[in-house]
Amino acid sequence: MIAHSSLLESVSKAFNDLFQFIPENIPISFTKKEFNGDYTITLFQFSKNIGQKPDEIGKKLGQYVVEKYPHIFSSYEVVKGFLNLSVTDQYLLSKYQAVQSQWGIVNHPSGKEILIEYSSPNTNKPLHLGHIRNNLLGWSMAEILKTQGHKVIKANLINDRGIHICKSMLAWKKWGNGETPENTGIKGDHLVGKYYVLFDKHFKQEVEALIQQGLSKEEAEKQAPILQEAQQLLRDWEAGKPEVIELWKMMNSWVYQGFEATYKRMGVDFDKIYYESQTYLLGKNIVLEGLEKGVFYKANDGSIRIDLSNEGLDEKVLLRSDGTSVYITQDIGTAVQRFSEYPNLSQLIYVVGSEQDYHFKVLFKILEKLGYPQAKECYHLSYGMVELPTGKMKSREGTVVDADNLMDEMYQTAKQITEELGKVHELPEEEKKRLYEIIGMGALKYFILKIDPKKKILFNPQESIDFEGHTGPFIQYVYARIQSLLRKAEYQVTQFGNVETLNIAERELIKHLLNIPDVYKEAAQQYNPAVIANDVYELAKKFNRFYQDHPILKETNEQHRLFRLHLSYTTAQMIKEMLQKLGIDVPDRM
RNA sequence: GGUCCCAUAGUUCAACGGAUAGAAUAGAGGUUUCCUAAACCUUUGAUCCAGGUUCGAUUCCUGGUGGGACCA
Repeated sequence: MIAHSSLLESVSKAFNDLFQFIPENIPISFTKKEFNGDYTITLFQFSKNIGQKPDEIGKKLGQYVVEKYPHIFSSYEVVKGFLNLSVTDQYLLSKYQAVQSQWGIVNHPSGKEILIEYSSPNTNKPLHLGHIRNNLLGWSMAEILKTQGHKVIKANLINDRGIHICKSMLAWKKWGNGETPENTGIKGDHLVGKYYVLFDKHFKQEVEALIQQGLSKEEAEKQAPILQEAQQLLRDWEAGKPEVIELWKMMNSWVYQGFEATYKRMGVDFDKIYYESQTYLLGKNIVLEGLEKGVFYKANDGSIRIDLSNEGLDEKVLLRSDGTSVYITQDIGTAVQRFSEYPNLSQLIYVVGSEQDYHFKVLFKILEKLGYPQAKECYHLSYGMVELPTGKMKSREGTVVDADNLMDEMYQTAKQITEELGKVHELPEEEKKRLYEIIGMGALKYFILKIDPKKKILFNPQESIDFEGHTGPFIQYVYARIQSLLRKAEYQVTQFGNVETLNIAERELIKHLLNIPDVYKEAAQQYNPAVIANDVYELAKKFNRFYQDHPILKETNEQHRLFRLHLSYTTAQMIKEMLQKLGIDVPDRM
C-alpha cells in the first residue's frame, strides 16, 4: 500500500468523475518490474460496482488521470485487469523534497496509551536465547508503536518469588560455601543459575535412589527430601521469616546486577518494573467480587471458577478450594491494577511465548466479563519458540544457548571478520571494540527480528549467524559506505542539487523512501518488527544497485552530484532510523 | 478427548485473494588501474496431499498427513 495522498486523491477523483463511484480503498502497489509503470491499481473488484470490464475501467481511468494530472502521471498501460501508472520525475522529486522533515514518524500524539510488558524473567537463572527474542520483540514493538504517535510504557514484571528461586537458595545454603559474585568473579545471574542446576542434580539423585527403593517415579519426585526442603523454604518465605527473606534479597540482588548488564548490552530498557513478590497476592479480591457479581461461580469442591465453554474455551479455576491463587488470579490482579494506575491506558500488550496462547485468551475473556472496556484492546504478542536442531532448549539439562555467551560469540565473529577484511586497522582500540559490538549485535538482532514473530526459530549453534546477504551487517555496510561518501564530499545537508530528470535506480530509491511511512504503519498494525526488517533490507539493496551503476562523487554535473549525495544522505538516515526501531546501531565505517 | 499454531528451492526467510511465487545462503560462472568487493551481475532450484469457494488461491473453507504447543 502506498499512501501518497496526491496519487490516491487524483485516482479517487477520477473514479467519481467517470463512474460516479468512490471506492472505499484503492488497492495500489508498486508495479512489478516486468511491466512498465510505477504504481499499479488492481481493477477486478470494481467491475461489479461499475458494470464494466476491468480493462475498460482501466483505460478510462488511465486516460483521464494522464490528461487531467499531467504533472503527476506521464503514461498508463492496462494489462489484463491491472492499471499500471507511470508518474513523472517531477512528481517524485517534489514529493521527495516535501517529506524531508518527517519520514514516517507521526509527530502528533494519537491519544493512545499502551503498556507493553516483556522480558518478565525468572530470577533463578541467567537469560537465554529465548529471552533475547522476547526482549528484542518487546523493545522493538514499543519503538514501532511510538512512530504512530502512541504513548508507550515499557514494563517488566520480574518473577522474583516462587519455588524456582527457593531451589537456588537452598542449594546455595547447602553447598555454596559463601560464594558471591564478588569473591568468585562470576556474574550474579550465572552464579544463582549454577545453584539451580546443582539443586536439580541432587534432586535427580534423590529421585533415582527412591525409585531404587521401589517408589514410582511420580511418588519419588514428590517425596524427594530436597524438594520438600525447598517447599518449606517457600512457606518460610511466605511467612516472612527474616533469615529467609534476607537470603532471598541477597541472591535476587545478584541476579539483578547480572540482568542489568545483559539488558544494557542488548540495548533494552524499561519505564516500569514490577516485582511478582509485590503482585502475587493481587487478584483474589477481584475474583471474590466477580463471584458476587455472578460472573464466576463456586464449584462443588469449593473452588471458584468461570465457565467459558460458550466461548469455545473450558472451565477455568480462578481460586483453589483452599483459597490460594493460581497463575491467572494474579494476572487478573495486575491487569486491573494497571487500569487504575494508568487511567488513560487503552491497551495492554503482553509479549509472551505462544505456549501461553490459551492462557491469554482466557485472561482477556475474563477481563471482558468483569466489565473492563480495555479488555477488547488487549493483545498477546505471541511468538514461537527458539529451538535447537536437537529440539527444545532445557536449562536444567544444560542445552540452553546462554544470552551472554552468544553475545560474546557474536562479538568475536565480528572481530574476526573485520580483521580479515582489514579495512579499519588504524582505528583506535576503543573504536574497534565499539565497532565489533555494533556489528555482532546487529547480526544477532537482525537474525531474530527478520522472522515473523509467530514462527519458531531454528537456531543451529554449529552454523554461525551470517554476516553476508540478508543480514544486519549487510545493511550496516551500506550505511557505512554512504558515510564514507559524505565524508569525502564534505557534504552539507543543506545542499540540494536541482535536477530535472531521474534515472531508474534513482526513481526506485525515491519510490521506496516515499513508502516508508506505510511500512511503519503496517509493522505497528501487524505487531511485527519483521515488516521493517525486511523493508530496510530492500532499501539497502536498492541503494547498492544505484551505487554500483552510477557515480556519485565523480558525477561531473555538479547539480546531479549534489542531488545524488542528498539521496545517499537520506537513504542513510532512513536506514539508521529503521534499524534503530529494531534496536540495531549503525557504524560510521566498517 | 478437545483447542490453537506451523508446513514454500538442499537450507534460512518473503509474498493486503492478484500479473511469470520473491530474497539470502549453498552450487556453477563473471565483475576491482574507477566513490569501501561484508558489494554487484548471470545461472540451477520450491507452494505437504485431496477436494471446495471465484474472474483469479501459497493465501480463504472442508478433510487428511507431518511437526510443535496448550487445555482437561
